[in-house]
Amino acid sequence: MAMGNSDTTREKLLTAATEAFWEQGYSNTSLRQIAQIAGVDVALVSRYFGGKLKLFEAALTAGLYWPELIDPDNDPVKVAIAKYTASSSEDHKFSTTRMIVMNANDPQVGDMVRRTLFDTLVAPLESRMDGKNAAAQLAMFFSVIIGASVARHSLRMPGMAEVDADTHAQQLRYLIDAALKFEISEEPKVL
Amino acid sequence: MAMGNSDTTREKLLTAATEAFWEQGYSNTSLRQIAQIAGVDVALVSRYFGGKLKLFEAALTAGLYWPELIDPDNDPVKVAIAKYTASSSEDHKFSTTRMIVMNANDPQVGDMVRRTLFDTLVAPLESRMDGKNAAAQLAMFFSVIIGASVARHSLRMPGMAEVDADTHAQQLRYLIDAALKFEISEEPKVL
DNA sequence: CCAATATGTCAACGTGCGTTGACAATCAGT
DNA sequence: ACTGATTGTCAACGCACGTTGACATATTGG
Repeated sequence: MAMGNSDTTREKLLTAATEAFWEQGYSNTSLRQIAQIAGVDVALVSRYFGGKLKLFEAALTAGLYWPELIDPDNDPVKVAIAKYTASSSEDHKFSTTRMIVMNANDPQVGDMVRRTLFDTLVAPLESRMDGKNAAAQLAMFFSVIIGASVARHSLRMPGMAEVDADTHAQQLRYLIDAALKFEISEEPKVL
Repeated sequence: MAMGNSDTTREKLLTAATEAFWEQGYSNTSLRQIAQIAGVDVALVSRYFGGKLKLFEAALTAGLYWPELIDPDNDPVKVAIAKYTASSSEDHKFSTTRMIVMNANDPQVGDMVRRTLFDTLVAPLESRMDGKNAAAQLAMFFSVIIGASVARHSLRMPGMAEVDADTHAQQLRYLIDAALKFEISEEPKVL
C-alpha cells in the first residue's frame, strides 16, 4: 500500500541537506539549492519535513548520532578522538566541528544545535568520566578539538593548515593530552 | 566648506555595523537593522560606504587593528593574551574570536576575513617569534584561544561556561602554555 | 477495474533584502 | 543673497527566499 511518504526522496533530500548545511550553514543554504542537489522539487521539502527548520533538525540529529560513544565497551574519549581525526582527514567535507561552530551562532538554529550537541555528545561523555575536574577537562577537550578544526580548516592558519594529516594529528593529540590533564589550582587568587 | 561626507553619520553607521556584524555575522545582519540602530536612513549606507560589503570591510579592518601588537616594546604574545582575556570578560559583546569564527565560513566574506586576520594579526606575530616550531606554536595558540571562546560563549559548555572569569582565565593560560611549548617529534611514525 | 491514496509538478503568494535615483533641505563660499 | 555642493528622505526596483494550494500522475488495495 502506498502509505505516507517516499523513502527514497526523503533520503535524497536528507543527504543533500546534510551536505549543504554542513558546508554552508543554515542561513546560507536555500531550500532551492538543496532540492537541486537532490534532483527534486522544492515544494517536497515542506511535504516531507514540514519546513526548512524541521529539515535541518533531521539532518542535525542524524549527523550527530554517534552510538559508539554510548557503547560501554569503548573508551568514550578515545572514540571521540578517533571520530574527529577520521572525519578531519577528509578535509572540509562532513566535519562535525565545522558544522557545530557555523550554526551554534545562528539566531534561528543556535539553541537547537547547542541542545542537541549537549544531549547526544557532551552528556554521555561526561557521565562516564570521573574526577572533580571532569567537566572542565571535557570542556577543554572539546575546546581543543573545535579550535584546531577552525584553525586548520576554516582559517587555514600557517603552521596548521598546510601540514599533512599525521602532523596535524600529532598537534591535536598533544593538546588533547594537555586538556585531559588539567587540574584547577585551589588558591588561584593572590590577594 | 561642506566637503564630502558627514563624519558623524559615517561614524554612527560604522559603530552600529560593528556591533551588529560582531554579534550576528555578516549574512544575518541587514542594512536596515544597522541603519535603525544608527538612527539613520538605509540608503546612506550605499552613499557613505558603497554597499554592504564595503561597510563590513570597514568594520573589519577597524576592529582588527591592534597597534600594540606591532609596538616593539611589547611582547606580542602577552599582548594578544591580554587583549583576548580582556575582551572575553565582557562576555559576548565585541569578542573578536567570536566574530572571526562566525564570518570565516561565510561564502561572501570568508576570504576577506581570513586575509585580514592573517595580515593584521598572524603575520606580525609570526615575524616576532623564533624557533623552528614557531608557526605551529602560533597556530596552536590561536587554536586554543578560538576553541575556548567558542566553547565558553557560543556553545556554553558545562565546565567552561558557568565558571567565573578568573577560573576561565586559568584554564586558558594552562592551554596557552601548553600550546607555546609544543615541539614536533622528529620520528612521528612507527612503521 | 476502480477508487483512494500517495507522490510529483507548477505557479503564485507574501516578505525581506540590497541598491538606486529623484527630490528636498542644509550649508559653505563668494 | 545667490549659487553650487553636500547631506538627508522617500519610494520603488529587481531579486531570492520559504511556503502554500491547485492540479496532474502514479501506485496500491479491494
